[in-house]
Amino acid sequence: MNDIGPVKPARKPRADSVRNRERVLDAAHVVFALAGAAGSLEAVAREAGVGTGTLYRHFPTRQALFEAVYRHEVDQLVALAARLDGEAAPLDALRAWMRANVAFMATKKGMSAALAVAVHANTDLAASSVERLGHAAETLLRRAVQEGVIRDDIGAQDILRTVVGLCYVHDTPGWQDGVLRLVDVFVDGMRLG
Amino acid sequence: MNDIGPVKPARKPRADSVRNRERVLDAAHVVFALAGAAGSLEAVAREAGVGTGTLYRHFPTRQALFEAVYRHEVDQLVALAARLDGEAAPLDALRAWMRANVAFMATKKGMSAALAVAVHANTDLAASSVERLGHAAETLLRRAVQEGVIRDDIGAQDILRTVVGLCYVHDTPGWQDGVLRLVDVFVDGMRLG
DNA sequence: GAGTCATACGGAGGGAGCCTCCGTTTAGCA
DNA sequence: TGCTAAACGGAGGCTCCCTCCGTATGACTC
Repeated sequence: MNDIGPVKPARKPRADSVRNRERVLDAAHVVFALAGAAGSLEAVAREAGVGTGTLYRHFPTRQALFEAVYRHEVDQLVALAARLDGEAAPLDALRAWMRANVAFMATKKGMSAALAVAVHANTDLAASSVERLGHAAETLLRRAVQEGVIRDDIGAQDILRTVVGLCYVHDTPGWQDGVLRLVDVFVDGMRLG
Repeated sequence: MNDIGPVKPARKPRADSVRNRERVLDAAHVVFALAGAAGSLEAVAREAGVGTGTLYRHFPTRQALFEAVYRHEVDQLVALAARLDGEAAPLDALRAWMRANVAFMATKKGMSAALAVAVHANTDLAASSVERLGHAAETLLRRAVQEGVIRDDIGAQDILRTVVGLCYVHDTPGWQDGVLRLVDVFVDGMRLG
């Protein structure tokens, strides 16, 4: 059979390519949050200041772009957890992170249909996201428990389930504020002393 | 303020208008079942043998068309129940009706996203559909119970829940046959003697 | 730091769908 | 049989999708 040949030295990816990919991702976040899953890809390219060709080279299908945006945002939530863990008091960190999760859910609302498709089409994506978010929550939780500021019978999955659950009813305008209040109540409820 | 004036005698709706509305509905059923919720409205008009203007006059938005199709199909299920009630043996009637429900769900699968939106956007639609389908199921159930061919501790909502539930997992090709078999099993399970 | 070339870029362009508008047709009524 | 409100169809203007290809540029070499 064919030999694949000597392994190429693999040149570094071009800087503009990396930059554009990032830009498109940010633009897609904005456009989809605003216009829902049907937001036009041309609008995304425009917002990113990039040609449509470039957009399609990076993300050949709408689906691919959805998934990348989703993954990207999960990344950001995970990173946020790490940052908060180092910077804020345990309880504040947990609260802030949960609030960020509400915002995350909010941007997903408009595109819930598309997300459902994405999640159905790519179970790995869903599973790994839940796992990674679980780890992030775990970190914040453990510190708060160790420092004795919250009760110790709440798990990471409980945190996620709470956020998702609280966001479930979302058809009224201004629902986000309401949910943020509920998150605060929940966090207060976990507090000891 | 303005007087609305004498009440108009309200002329009879034009026959072609009524006919075209029906045609568009049928065509939409076909197109959406085939191409999913994103099926083109031009294709619907073509299939119906009607100009796009006509389509839009009857259904100003895609959403309106979705809802009308949905309502129309619920009508047909309700009518089917009435027909079966008069024509078939109680158990056969129930079985046939449940099977028809599976087919109904099947055409909804491709457009589940759109349906989710439609149902979310129009709670009345969802509520009244469930109620009407419940009545239909009730009729068939009661007769079967009265004639003593099935157990009497299953309610109309149980029937609906069963059909919907069985259809929940649907990502494999050929799922419909599998579900129909399960429906048969379920009906057999209700049987007395 | 100049040259080479793989890689990425932009956007024109063809095709399709969305929706509106308006001249034409037609069905109900007198 | 004529009148007219109501409905029809489809052209046209717009947006969006996606591909293709000539041009530009960043990474590497010497």
